[in-house]
Amino acid sequence: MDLLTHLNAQQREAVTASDGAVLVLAGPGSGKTRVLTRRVAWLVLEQDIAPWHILAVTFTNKAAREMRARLDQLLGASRSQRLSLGTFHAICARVLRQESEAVGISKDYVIFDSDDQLRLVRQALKELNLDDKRYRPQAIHSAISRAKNELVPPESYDTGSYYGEIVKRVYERYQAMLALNHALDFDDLLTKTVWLFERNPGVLARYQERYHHILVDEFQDTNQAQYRLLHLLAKRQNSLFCVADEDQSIYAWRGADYRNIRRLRNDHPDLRVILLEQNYRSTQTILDAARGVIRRNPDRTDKALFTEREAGPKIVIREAYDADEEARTVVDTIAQLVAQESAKPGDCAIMYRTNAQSRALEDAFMRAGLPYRLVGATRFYARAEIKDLIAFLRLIHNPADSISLTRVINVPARAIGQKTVASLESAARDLGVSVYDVVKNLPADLGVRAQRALAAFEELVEGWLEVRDSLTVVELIDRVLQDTRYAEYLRDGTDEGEDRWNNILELRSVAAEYAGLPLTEFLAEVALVSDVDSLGDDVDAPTLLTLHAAKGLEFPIVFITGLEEGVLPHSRSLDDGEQLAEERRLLYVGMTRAKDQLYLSYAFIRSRYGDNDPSIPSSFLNDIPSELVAGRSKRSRLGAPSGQRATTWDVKLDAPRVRTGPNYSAGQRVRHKAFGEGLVIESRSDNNDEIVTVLFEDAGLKRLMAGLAALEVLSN
DNA sequence: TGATCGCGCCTTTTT
DNA sequence: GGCGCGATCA
Repeated sequence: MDLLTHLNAQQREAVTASDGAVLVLAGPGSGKTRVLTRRVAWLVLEQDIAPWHILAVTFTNKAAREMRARLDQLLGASRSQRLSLGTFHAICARVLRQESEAVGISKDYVIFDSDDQLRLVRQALKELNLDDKRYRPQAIHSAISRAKNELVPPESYDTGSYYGEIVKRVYERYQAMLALNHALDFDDLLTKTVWLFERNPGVLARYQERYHHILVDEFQDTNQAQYRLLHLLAKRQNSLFCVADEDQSIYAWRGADYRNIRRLRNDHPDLRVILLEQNYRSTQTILDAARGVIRRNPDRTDKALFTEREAGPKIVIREAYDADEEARTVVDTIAQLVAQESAKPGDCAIMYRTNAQSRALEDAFMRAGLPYRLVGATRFYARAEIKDLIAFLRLIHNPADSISLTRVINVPARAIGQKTVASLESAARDLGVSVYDVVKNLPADLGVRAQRALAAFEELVEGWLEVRDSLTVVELIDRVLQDTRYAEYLRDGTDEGEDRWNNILELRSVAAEYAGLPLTEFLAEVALVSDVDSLGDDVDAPTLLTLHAAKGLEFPIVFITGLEEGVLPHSRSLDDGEQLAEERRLLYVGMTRAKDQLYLSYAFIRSRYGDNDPSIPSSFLNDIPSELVAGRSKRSRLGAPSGQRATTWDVKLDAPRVRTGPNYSAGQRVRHKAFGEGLVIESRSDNNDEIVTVLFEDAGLKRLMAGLAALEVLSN
């Protein structure tokens, strides 16, 4: 296959650019990922570059997986597998494992996720006798993280204020505790690698010689540590190829530094800049609307985005009474689009600013009896039972990991209470050893009861340590589950208990998929993977996701909800120009995900922390040229919808048929398209909708919205 | 020690 | 509106 087919002149220029430093400035939907992938293939196939000389960095694991799959096709799996491809974090984790000796860390280090990091900060605060009400662990942690992203070690942390002094002390203690636990946090993966390269010219030279070609996607979202890393690796005049869109920079809060683009220009005077301005995704209407929003940001070079697509339908802006009605309207619209075959459910995406907003949407889908896919949010690996099981594995892998140990030492309850744990921790601190070392060598001042319980726990762990190297990860999981009688503990007869047990089984099957992977790598994989959405890729259902998670994706139909002052833009950004600009970019990213049709909505009442406040439509809406909008909601702000359902927004479609009065009653047999036959248990009115509870023979108990579920009555 | 209840605080966004 | 934390009781 010809690598240059279906590419425009600028894209070809980028794919075949000669070695040196190249910066591709590209708008949304301009095929940047495609260009990046093709360039990798072109280097291998046309320039005879050996795959192991290429390093490609993506922003998410998902993007890496997708690029790998594409390269498998273009190059064949055997060549593609030899490329270094992954996120900065994943690549650094591998380097550190390889060079653990030079870095001076345990080869068996574990990676602490944000949860563990917070626990560690809390513990550091406690040890320093600082009040965690006054010094919020979250805030302290983010200050530490920011320092690390800027490569500032604790000793040179600039205090400048009393608060800064506190951060510095916690930072010092935090790093010491990580070392004690043989652990690295996310930021350490980057900073330790930079540190390694800066201090070991020999090691750096090896990697410089290995990676002749370095390619970076989403360059606008790199932080200082990441830039430093690229700079070090590419210093030997290796070829550096970066793809960026300043307007899609949405991670400043995580340390992403837009100045990296300027740094790149300064560090590479010969930098070649290529612009990709043609958009292959969206209609002209969507592009113009998005441009209207983004052009209000200061200090940007306005890109003249254009498309060869037609204008397409206008943008729909709607006002709903509250979040529930907003959600129902979205679900109704999707149901209509699907019913008239204008779209498949999977073509639709619903985006929002904060994860908390997904609840109303999930409710609406559930009531309508329609399936959906949720990205992120209740993240699989954040569930307590999963974290527990992983903590067991991490403990087995690295008994020095005191955070994991204290997490599971009493799970399931084995009579080791907080008091005992606290005294173990303080003994460990005094002796400068790990908590497990104390367990193995119990202080005499413990009660008999605690002694006995701890001895039993030690025996349990020792048993696992003995078999650790001879068992696969799945076998090890089974052993832990069996020894701790975990199933009995979780399956307490409640539905939640069953759910939790199923999650455990799912983790087990993930481990089975990674068959043959050593425990070390399995744990690294689990720590660095955030999205398990690969699970439901085959389901034809609408996708619910945050605007951040939407980056890099595209959908024919996009709904963006919660366009209110305080939500989007978020209230925490209202008083800061930089942050406000980032909120604007966030909306821009969301809008430009849409290929064909864009729906924007806001609610008149938004409930925050339980109480309802009237809201103001987002000021960003005013920046969308009105000729691109199909008409705004004309809802009168008189209060909650009483009799009539909202049908005032101006769309070409008829409002959904809402049945009035009850149409179903308990005892009826009904049939549903997807769930099959079942028995009506209950029917009641909620707002204007009839909510029918049906016990389906196969699908079990479901609550459905009669207006949407299209139940066929079989008998009374 | 472990279960239960009430209180306060919270919420950006993710590798 | 929910979750974690601390106080309180079996």
